Amino acid sequence: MDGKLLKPYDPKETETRIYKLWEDSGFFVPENLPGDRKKPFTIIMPPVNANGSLHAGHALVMTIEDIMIRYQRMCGQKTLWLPGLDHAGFETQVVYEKKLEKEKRTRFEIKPKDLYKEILDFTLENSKNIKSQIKRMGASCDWSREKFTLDADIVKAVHQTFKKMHADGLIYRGNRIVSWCSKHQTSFSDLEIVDEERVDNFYYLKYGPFVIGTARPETKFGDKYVVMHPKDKRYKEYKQGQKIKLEWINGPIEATVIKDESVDMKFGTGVMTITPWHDSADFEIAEKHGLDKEQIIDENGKLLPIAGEFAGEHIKKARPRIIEKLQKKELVEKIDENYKHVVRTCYKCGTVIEPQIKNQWFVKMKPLAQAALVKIKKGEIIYIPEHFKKITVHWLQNIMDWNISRQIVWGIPIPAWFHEPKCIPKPGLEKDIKKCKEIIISTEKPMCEFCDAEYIQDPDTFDTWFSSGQWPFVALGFPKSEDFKMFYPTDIMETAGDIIFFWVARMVMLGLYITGELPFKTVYLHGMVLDAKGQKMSKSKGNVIDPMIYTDKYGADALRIGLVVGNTPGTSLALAEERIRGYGKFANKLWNITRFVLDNIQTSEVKRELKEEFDKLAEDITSDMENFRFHLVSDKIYHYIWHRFADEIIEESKKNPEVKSSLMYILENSLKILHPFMPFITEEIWGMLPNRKNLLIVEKWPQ
RNA sequence: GCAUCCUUAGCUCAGUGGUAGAGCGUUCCGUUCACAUCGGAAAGGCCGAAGGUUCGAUCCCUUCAGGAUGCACCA
Repeated sequence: MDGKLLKPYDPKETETRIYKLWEDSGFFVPENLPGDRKKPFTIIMPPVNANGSLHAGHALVMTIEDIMIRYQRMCGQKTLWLPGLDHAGFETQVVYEKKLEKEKRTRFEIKPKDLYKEILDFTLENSKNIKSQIKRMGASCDWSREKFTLDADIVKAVHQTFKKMHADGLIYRGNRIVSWCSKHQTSFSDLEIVDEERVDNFYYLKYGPFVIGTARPETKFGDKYVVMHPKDKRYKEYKQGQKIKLEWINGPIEATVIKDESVDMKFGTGVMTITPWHDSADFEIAEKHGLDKEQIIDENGKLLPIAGEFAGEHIKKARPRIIEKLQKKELVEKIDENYKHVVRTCYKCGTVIEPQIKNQWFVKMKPLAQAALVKIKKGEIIYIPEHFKKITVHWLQNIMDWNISRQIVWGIPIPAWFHEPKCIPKPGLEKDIKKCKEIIISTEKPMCEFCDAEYIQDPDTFDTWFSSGQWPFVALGFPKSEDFKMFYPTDIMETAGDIIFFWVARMVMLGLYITGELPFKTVYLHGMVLDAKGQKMSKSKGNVIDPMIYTDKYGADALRIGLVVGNTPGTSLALAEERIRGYGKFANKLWNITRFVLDNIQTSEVKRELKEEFDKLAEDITSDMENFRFHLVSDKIYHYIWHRFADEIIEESKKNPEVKSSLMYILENSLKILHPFMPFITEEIWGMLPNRKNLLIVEKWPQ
């Protein structure tokens, strides 16, 4: 017997050594796998944020994907699991800004180029840490193919996509209302906004002959249109376009009556004034009727000169003062102090979003969504759990255009160039001066053909999800690489359910649009990992579980199986330490089972009933594996090994030699089934069994 | 308002068209040589409520209640 077995199982020492053994074997690389493997099986790892360390959710990703990959590898597929790191655009910039804050610096004082370099260094430094933690989890991914979302070839491919979409009319630049965070000084897409229920004051203000309701009096300075429903009998005497002179916050103004069906007659008084620059619904009305739009609040949340005496004040401070003034002028009819409404806030800092009109790049989503919907409705993507299909369809059917411009430096630059305003024609080209193009989409700095003006690159960067949305094909080297031909479309996209819109749906649309094929056949979505009490982990609550603490204490194997047993796809899991500790005991149990079996090796003949029983279990488990029921497989093999194999069969074998001779068969095959779940200890034990030629990682899955 | 999910043992959750399962916890017993990071045993549930389909429902359908999440609108 191996001397190691006399000691208790030591996961920490074993796991580091075994990972190295696998890496040295080269079996993470599909081309190195034994046998003639033609059928590829591909998973693209969701690129991990390189701005911190591995959290419990990552641990779950690594576990589930590794289970899939190891199972398919054992089944003889040419398996590729492609690892990646994410620059994570805004997310990382926020993390870095917090770091700057601690150092009493701010990003607004640093030159964009220098800031970019600083964040890049920070990210590259962090990524070393992240990578070693991914390895610690046992992830059998092909490190030789590792990609970073800012790699030159990735950036190039993303630029090509932008260019093509622009040429196809799917991308436009427009002065449209966007969601603006005055703290982070950037705009967002609709997904980066969190609705928050609040109770605020609701003010009824006298506006000439009308009473208008508002929760935001500070936006009202420029309001010169008064809108009502065309069928509202209360206001039938007022006609579209009618001018009314009235006294307002800073003196007399002239208001214009607008009739529009979007007004809810039952809300408030049924009359409202509009602020098109700072409200998306008002913006729509203004667009429809061709009305003026005026900016009232600047990008820092301060009032502009239109506010008169309030100019320069922050809206938060100005609001009570404005009301005070209105009260003095007897323009406040009443105040409802219990107005419940939803406020849109920045998902990172909670700052109230101030809609602003800005000139940005937008993706026209309807055509992309339509094409994706056709495929999804036909069932060409399998969603696990199934109901995510309905959620996706619902979202795609109600999709809005996507603002992809971000006013941050940390991201992929937008390959758009703006013509300088000054225009001195080149000699002899005076006539052609009007042909100067305002915007040129190009990866290189363009020169103007007709004048000597320069082109300045758009200072904005892409929403990180615009590039992530192309990840499956760009990570595989689209368009020309061998890998793309071999491994695309990929087999499974496994990721967190809460980024189904941010990421999954967009990958479907962009993958289909660029490559003509869906980027993956199956979407597997896992739920959130919660703390032991079932609460969401957050830094502010201080209940964040560092998975690396558990791998140190109980081994990565114990953490892995603890994350999987009973954890059905899509539902969240409360991660309790006792749970992991329990599976640590299981590893030890398996260790002792091995000790007994190796001490008692007799013949390798298997008792027929025992073989049949095991093979039936293996068959059942294989069917579960094929259907992604890992939560059941892990439970079944755990119980078989502990409560059937150890408790009953081994006990029986002490009395019955025929049973004893069967033990090796059962151990061997149990190790194979358990391997995807607990790869380290199974590989370690496998190496101790007599006459092993292969590593367990490339052994054949039991029939 | 629209959508999705959940409601099963003290806790956390699996599961199945044929009178319920696990882990942890609890109680009791046990250290004869694979294992005290253990073994053996026990207690504990009209499977949210009401209807319907069925020979039979915890499971399928409808309604309701409670909880969670997502999306939209709110002047």
